[in-house]
Amino acid sequence: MEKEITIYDIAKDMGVSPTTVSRALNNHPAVNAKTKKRIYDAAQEMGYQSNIFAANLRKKKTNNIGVIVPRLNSNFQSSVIAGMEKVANEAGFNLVISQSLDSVEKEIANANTLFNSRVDGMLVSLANTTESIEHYNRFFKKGIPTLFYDRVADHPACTGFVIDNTQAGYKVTQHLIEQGCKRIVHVIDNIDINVYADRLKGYKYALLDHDMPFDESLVIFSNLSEESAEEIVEQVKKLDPLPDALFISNDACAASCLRPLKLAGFRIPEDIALVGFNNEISSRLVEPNITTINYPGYEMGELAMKNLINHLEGKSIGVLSKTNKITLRSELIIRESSLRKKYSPQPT
Amino acid sequence: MEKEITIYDIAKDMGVSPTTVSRALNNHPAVNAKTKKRIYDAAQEMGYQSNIFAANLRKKKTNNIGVIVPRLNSNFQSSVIAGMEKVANEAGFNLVISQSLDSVEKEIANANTLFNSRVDGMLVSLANTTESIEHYNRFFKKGIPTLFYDRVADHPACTGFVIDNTQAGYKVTQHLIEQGCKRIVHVIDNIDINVYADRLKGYKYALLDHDMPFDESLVIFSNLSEESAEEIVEQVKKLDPLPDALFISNDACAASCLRPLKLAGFRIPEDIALVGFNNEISSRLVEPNITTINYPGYEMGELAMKNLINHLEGKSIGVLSKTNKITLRSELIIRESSLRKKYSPQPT
DNA sequence: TTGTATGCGTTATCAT
DNA sequence: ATGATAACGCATACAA
Repeated sequence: MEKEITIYDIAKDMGVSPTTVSRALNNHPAVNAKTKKRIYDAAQEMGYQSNIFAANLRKKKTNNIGVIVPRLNSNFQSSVIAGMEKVANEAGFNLVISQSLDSVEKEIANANTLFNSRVDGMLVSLANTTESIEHYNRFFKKGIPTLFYDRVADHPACTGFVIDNTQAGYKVTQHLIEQGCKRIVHVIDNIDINVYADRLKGYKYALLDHDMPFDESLVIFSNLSEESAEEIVEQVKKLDPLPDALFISNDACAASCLRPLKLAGFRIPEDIALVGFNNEISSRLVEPNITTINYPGYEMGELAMKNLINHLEGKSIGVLSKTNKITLRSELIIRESSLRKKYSPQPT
Repeated sequence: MEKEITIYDIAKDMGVSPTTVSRALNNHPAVNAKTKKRIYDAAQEMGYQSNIFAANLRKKKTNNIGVIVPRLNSNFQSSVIAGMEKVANEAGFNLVISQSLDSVEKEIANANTLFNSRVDGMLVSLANTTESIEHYNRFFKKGIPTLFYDRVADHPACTGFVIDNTQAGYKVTQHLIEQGCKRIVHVIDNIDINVYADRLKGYKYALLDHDMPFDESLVIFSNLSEESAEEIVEQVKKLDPLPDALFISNDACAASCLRPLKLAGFRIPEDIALVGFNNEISSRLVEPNITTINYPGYEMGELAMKNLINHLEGKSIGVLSKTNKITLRSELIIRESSLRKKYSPQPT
């Protein structure tokens, strides 16, 4: 490892002070334009590389933003991260990413690692088992902006980016009711997570508003994985009377249910209408296409990152500090899997 | 912002030297166990947080590993990254991730950013338009281990993790030939990328070995996106005579072709057999299920990261330094979309 | 086993 | 517009 060039070397070479070199390289206004140019060229020629360690030490900043997601290999999450990366990259920030794999312990460990590595800000989507967010207190106390998205906690310090899951749940349920469905099964993950709790709320509200009873046995809990599809269908088959709609909180899982449903003799949507969530590619691939909620993951990532960076750059006094929740628009996308009016002629 | 606790504060408090504190906190063997414990407890109590800036400055290490991928919101890439994160996390390294969006310019910019942020090592999958890898020379020269995966370059300094794409292409083509296919269309992205060039090579070899002619008009170029499916099918329809097999280098794209193919009147696999690549969920969702190559992305991420970290920790002298390519096993997964023998009785 | 002294390379403060 | 100096907090060579 050869000796690295420092601003001292450049300074000596050019007969100026290290201070001037530092300023020139940082494009400080109070440096003569010509001097600046000369220094810049010399640095280039000498192969100077700014020592970010020393700069960080002085500035107490890393230009790194920590991200904690439940899982990286999820359609939704990778879209979000892609959106974040775009914005961060353009603003000169790096993304330090870790996944909790839906384990609180891992989430805590990751939060501590990121805290110790001194990220300038945090973007978090909680693990599905995380109940307390006290492991983020260190960030709050130290004034490190920490924003949550999608899976957020109900906490005054927790500014979050979400879609209106209650509204989405309501829209889906209402749509199914309008299609003549009477017994609508709702499949969700852990009820402690805001997204599922809210969708269930919307589901209940819609039933209420249409004078339909809420039947607890129609709420099925599942981790919503591709693999759990078979089990969900098994449970559905046991319901008596059989349901006439399935509202599953995840497209990949909904799409995976299609085959076992067909094998069990259900026609979609005639016997059972099917609705997913997220507008993933899987909802568009299968036949029939699956009705879903468009969940703007990429945009959510962009927006969350934009806000975080504005905050870091002091441009947003008052915007986030007073805001507790920022809600993105989502929309119901109606496809074949739930369109019964067209397909099922009234049985006289 | 309060004053932070340093090892000096602890040292003063406990009547020992900062050196001892530093050693104790780093679990240095030459420190009395009791002293160590006392120091550790005191640090805990005083709310000491190691200043990683200063440590980095001294050690010239960041514990960060840079990752450049073509796109984050890709099924395959997010699996790879998930595998990397798991291994890195366990070994105490952070992942700094950026995406090139398949643009050379962005890839170069990202490489420079990561270089300047002094990552300890690099893991790269090239953009589909990247021809030269000279923007990684700075890493090579400085001895920063830089490994490539999936999309690698043919360069002596470029150690890469790949599957045997030639073999995979061969296996698929051979399988299709065995199923009685005579005119096999192969759809790939940029031929300058090793993965596609190699698959095409395998395709050609298989034809050769079975005394079948190579017809250039049967190779279709596409970005393999979901959206490009319609266009691919359009091109297929124009072929004369019509092909009897489609080997598409990406599952999501292959799955997306299914509907337009059916709409055009093709039965799968009777009229046209269909094969994808990657074993993504989409290949399992559609009907018929799509024959594909299992591409172990998660394992590739794990393996690449393991090797990189071994290298960083000096455990692998000679393993990687002398290796230019590490090949992972992949396998043909035969599903309904290409099984013609069962379905198409011989037309006497 | 512990301590002393020094350097890592930058940026902020204050002065000129 | 430029410079001198100090400080950031740690880890290590060397000394004891």
